[in-house]
Amino acid sequence: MKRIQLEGDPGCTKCKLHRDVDEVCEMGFGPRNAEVMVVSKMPNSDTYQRMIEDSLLRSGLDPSKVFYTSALKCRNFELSSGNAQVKACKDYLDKEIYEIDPEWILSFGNEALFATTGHSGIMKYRTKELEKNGRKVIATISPAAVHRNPGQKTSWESDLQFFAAQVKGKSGTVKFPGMVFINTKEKFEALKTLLRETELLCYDVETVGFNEFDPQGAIVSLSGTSITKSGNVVVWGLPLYHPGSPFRRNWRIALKQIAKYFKKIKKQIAHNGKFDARWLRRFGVKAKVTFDTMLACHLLDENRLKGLKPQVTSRFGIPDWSVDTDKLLDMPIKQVLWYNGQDTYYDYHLYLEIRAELVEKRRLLRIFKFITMEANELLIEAERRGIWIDRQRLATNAKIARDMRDELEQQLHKWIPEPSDKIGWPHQGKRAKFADVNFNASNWLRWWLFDYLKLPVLERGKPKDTTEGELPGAPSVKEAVMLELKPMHPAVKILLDRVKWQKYSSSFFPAYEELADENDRIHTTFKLAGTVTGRLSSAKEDADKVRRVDNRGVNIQQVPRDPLVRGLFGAAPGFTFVEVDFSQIELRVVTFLSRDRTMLRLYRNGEDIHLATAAWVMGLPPSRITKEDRKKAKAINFGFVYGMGAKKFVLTAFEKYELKFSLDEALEIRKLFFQQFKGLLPWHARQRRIVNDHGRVTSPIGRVRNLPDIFSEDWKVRAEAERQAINSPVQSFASDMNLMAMIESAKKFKKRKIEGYALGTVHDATLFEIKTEHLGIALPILKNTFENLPLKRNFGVDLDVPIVADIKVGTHWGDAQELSEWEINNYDAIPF
DNA sequence: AGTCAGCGCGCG
DNA sequence: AAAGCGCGCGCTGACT
Repeated sequence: MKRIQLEGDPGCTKCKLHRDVDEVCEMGFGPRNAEVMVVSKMPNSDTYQRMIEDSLLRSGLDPSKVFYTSALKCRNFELSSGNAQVKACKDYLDKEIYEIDPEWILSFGNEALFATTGHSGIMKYRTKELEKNGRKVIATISPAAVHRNPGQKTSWESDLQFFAAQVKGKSGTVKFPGMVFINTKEKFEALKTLLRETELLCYDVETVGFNEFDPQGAIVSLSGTSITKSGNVVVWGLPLYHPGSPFRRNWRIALKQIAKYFKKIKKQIAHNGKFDARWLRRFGVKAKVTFDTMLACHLLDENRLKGLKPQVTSRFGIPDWSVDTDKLLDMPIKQVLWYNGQDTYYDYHLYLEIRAELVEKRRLLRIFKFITMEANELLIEAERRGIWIDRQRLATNAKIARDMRDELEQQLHKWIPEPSDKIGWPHQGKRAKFADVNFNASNWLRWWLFDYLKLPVLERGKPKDTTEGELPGAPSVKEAVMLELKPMHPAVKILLDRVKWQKYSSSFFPAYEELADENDRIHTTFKLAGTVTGRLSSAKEDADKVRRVDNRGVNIQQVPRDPLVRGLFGAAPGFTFVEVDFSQIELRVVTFLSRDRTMLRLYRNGEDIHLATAAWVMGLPPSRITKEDRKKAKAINFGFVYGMGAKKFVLTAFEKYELKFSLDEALEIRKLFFQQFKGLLPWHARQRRIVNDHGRVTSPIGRVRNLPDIFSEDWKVRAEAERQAINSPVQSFASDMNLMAMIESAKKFKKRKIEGYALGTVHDATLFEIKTEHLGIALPILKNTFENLPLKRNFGVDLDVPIVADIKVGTHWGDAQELSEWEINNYDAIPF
């Protein structure tokens, strides 16, 4: 095939790039009649060209039939360049697109995306089907990004597979067979019969409203793919609250009528089914999730995109079928159902594929069965239940925070000029944000501190790249800098104190006020697939679906420890708030994995490692160590255990505790630390070897962390992967133990008919709300359960380091008191 | 008017 | 010749 190259303009001076390149205006190359055009940021290096051609070939496309070109025609990898240069270069690329006239364009990286579609934001537009002048454009990240972070390789290749499947017009082996619209009374009756015969159901709901407790909340439609006992596959869609639905006026009744059939279906599958189950349960259908495809996908590969769409498009080559779910009520009901139904049908095929993968990987299957799906059920109920918040305290404390902030700001005005003297005051921006004093606005702050108060500029941010050249970065106002400035001006201390009250007043308190429901309970969302280590994450309600500016959220895992805030949450009347905490769980896991003899001895003797570290750092006997000192030691322990260097230690010691260490002192402390615990460095070395050999590490129960970045050519990226290889199994195992503790406690509560419910977890702690008169039986059960998990029975793991759980009890979280072992076992005998 | 990255800070 | 890990939210400032 003949390769052609169009004529560029070697004399081009439209942007700065021409000044520093060997060849100005290097045009693309490839066959004239190419069906596919590949656009990179700039002409590819040999490495990237090879990488692209290899991957195209593996995806089933012929690389020699592709036209390769770039958004920028001047090749210089050192110079920074962005959309400004892309704009200057646009005419040349447009000429090529016009002449070659490809049907498909594959854009690599944000600049190429911008050049070919005008959109910016590669992570958002990645693998979306885009169009430009009748040509189909698909964008993904650049080979340079993949080369730097090989961890991206899998998802990059799956993007290319998707692209190839599109070009070949192959919709893969999975074809949507069409569906039944349940739009008459007769069909509704037939649906009941179908559900009665359904053995396996993949289901999905479409909803409107903030959450299921929102008075405006409603289920727009419910769809399913039913596999019947005789093996028939039927896709169906039931219109509910949608204006075009025949059941619009009595959609709740319609749902209740199918509830009893739904309940009996043995296998109930969904993608992120916690969401669907919450909505269905709210309206009377006790939907289960026996297999969640999203959670399974995440367990199998924590680095891959876990959404149904990316999973299905890359696995089966199906183009994105999604609609704008913000406008569900405005589109025809059949369109909604068609979308809703496809979700369930593709999810069914995803289920078939990943179930097979899980069966191959037995240890992951056990985690999925014993932890993931069990925890999912408890979290559905925890999220539905919510956490009780003390409205009265909330009002009082919110006012305290606002007053404190206002008072501190008032004090600051002493050093702020009168409006008439606002010489050099930052002029009004587009949104008029600088028109007045604004301590949150970094530009205003810069003016005030560095121009008006004349404090020295100690650090600058990133230099800014403009079309005219590089400008120096803006003076930094970060905390570390402010701490240095503190002795120079009294305003700085006040400014630093203000930050906390501002955060309470802008972030925490308003969110709690807005989100408490009519029963004074706050509902959060827990994600079982929100972290790479298997920890839970907590987030604002349905964050990726609800895109409201004022959509405030509650993350129960980041409630400040300050009693003013933590003291707001508690137990409803008749119940007691209980927090069960694993004591130093990560360090105990480190002990288990590293086999360090000193640590083993300390824990087996019931001693406290943080205290021990504090004692030798301070040079004092353990009896004279304060709570504060122990906290500092905690930072030392965790830092060094997970590979922190002396330099970073100096930094965090100052930023967190205002302790000044010289680099030499830090080096000495670090050296002493590893002399004290001789088993740690050999354990680090072992983890490094494992990750270098296999590209992944596993936790004691078999949870996998894939770390393909270990194959990077950049030593910094490699070193990062090595530290992650050290930390991951520890964090993973500790968090799985916590989940197991929650699961086992719930089982025992159920068996003993104890009215006690898990409210959620905070990584190494679980929060409960327990009927007060049941505490006497419940507390010893909790202590015993947490300290004796069925690790041996479920996973064959012999944990030979003692595990200790602490229990705090109170009306409110913030003032819950820790109980002694005697108090736990004799709770009813404690005189109050 | 909406979107996004960067920063700072809340938590373990 | 260097090196803690894991999260989510609100705000600003820059951009479309």
